[in-house]
Amino acid sequence: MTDRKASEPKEENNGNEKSTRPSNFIEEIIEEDLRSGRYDRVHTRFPPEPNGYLHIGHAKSICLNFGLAEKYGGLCNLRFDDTNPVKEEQEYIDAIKEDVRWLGFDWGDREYYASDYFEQLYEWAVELIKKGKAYVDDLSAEEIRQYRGTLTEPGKESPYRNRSVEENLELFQRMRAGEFPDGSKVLRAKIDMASPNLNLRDPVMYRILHARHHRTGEKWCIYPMYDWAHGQSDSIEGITHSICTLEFEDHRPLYDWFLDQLGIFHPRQIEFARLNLSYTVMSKRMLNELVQGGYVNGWDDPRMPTLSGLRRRGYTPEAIRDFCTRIGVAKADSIVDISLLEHCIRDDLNKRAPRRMAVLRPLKVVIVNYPENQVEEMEAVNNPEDESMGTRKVPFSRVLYIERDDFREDPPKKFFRLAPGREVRLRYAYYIKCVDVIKDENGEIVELHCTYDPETRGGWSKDGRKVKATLHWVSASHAVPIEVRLYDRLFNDPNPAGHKDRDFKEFLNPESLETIPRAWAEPSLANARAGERFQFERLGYFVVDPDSTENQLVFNRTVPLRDTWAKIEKKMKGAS
RNA sequence: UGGGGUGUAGCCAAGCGGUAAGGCACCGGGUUUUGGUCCCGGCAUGCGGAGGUUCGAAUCCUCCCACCCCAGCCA
Repeated sequence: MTDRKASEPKEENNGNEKSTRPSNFIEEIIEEDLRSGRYDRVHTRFPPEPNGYLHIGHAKSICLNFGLAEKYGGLCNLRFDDTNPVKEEQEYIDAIKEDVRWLGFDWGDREYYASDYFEQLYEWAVELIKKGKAYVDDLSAEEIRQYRGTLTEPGKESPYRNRSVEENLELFQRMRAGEFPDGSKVLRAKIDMASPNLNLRDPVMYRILHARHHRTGEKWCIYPMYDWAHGQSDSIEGITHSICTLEFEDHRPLYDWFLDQLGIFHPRQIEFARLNLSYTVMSKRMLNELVQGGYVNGWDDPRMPTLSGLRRRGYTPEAIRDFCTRIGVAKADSIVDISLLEHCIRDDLNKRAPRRMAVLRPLKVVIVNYPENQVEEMEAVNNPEDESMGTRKVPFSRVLYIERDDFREDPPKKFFRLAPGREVRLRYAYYIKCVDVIKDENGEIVELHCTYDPETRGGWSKDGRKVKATLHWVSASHAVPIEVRLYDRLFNDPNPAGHKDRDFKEFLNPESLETIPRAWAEPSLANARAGERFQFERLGYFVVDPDSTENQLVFNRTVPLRDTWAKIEKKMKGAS
């Protein structure tokens, strides 16, 4: 073995160094920065604006930022980018913190707010004014827009651009003092009105807003713009790598300009492509519209791609984190197929969720040769993937419910569940054979008569006789009634926001929620608690909704099991 | 008709001059007391297009095309 080792090609990363290959372009940049000495540590930040709830797109950013810090032995801050008091609220701050924590990340005591830096930002603005790099402009918003020029034509300079330093200093001080009404003046950086990059055409640094801020109250009536606040906040916190989404690429020259003018610690901004998911929308504006318009029941509606919605839907933090690592990080705009997310949650829950039996659309079955008042406790495995999860007892008796879908009076080809004269296995119980089909006056099947084979207790037969199907069931007199909410994709279209002339709401899936007010579950489920997840055998993964009460359990379907039969059936229908 | 980006399979995504990883989806087959899981196999003579450099190009050069972002006192 040792000589074989000697003959193998040399590993670059042997020794005590962690053998971590960069797994995306950001890690490559970071490793190069570490190697070159540009930075001697890694410090990132997740900087949400508290104006909405976090969604799975944010999860990508959270996993990236906290993940990078962890991988390189650094730190990641949580920083609220709260520079716009008219849009931001404490409610969002609380929700965001809860979601980040739930996802599994810890910012320690590094909970920061851009608003903590307002005083420092003000002083730096004064410094820029003194250097002749910023000025107070009296132009109206409309005029500023006109003076800015267009994509193809340069802008022109404001008539107020060349005020003296003294005048600018005085005016800016009076802006802060509240002497001017909203919109009457702004502080602008003096850069280049002819720059092909519009962000450099004298960007606004401060606007006057006589609004109460959720944290600073009435202290300020001038508020910094994103560009002026963000980089400087990064610098104050000693952020080395400031990771943001693609649309800020054009802002990077401005990010760098401010830092260079001030001569302060200079973090590096790196941009990556935000996450898009098929069959949903990811913009805060649209999500907010769904909530406000009552198209869903709040930010945590289980159909929402918000973290609170996914949580209520039954998604685990582990599955979401797994998803975030599987999608990768790159700069190409993309729409990830939602089936990957579904795969991640199934993969996680398959290993962890205890199995139970529940019948959603009951069909009554009477075992005609089973003793009238007899009850047997059948032993059932809690999770075939994990023996340590043990077994439980499930009561069996003469009258049962099975799934209506599991019986066909006239079975199509490849349907090998129950049918007249056919024998199937009831999971963990007995083989039963259908001997009679009872219908009502409308011809609707209301009940099945079956016989059972006492020699097949537990679901085995001594003679080695095979049955092709195994059905789940509950004992009618023992089952507990439950409400079940079946969730499906919120939209019918893979890219609802991608249609130029159509509103995304036109693509809402009218069947995204189907409520089954009365389904039946095996009795062991009776004391399930909100948040507990189960696999209902052969159906899918379900979680107990917080709407549950003492006498009414409510289950949300997280995701159905893969369903090969449904696929076959669909194909056969399509063929005929 | 300015500037900044991006194009590798149906969807993501590796690749960094030596002959196209991986995952999801999909299609076969095996195991199975969940038509689940698991296992095995298939799935780009091809990397937006056209030229060029090279013994050799997804990787380098040139031109072209497509798509995304930017004209908030939003972030």
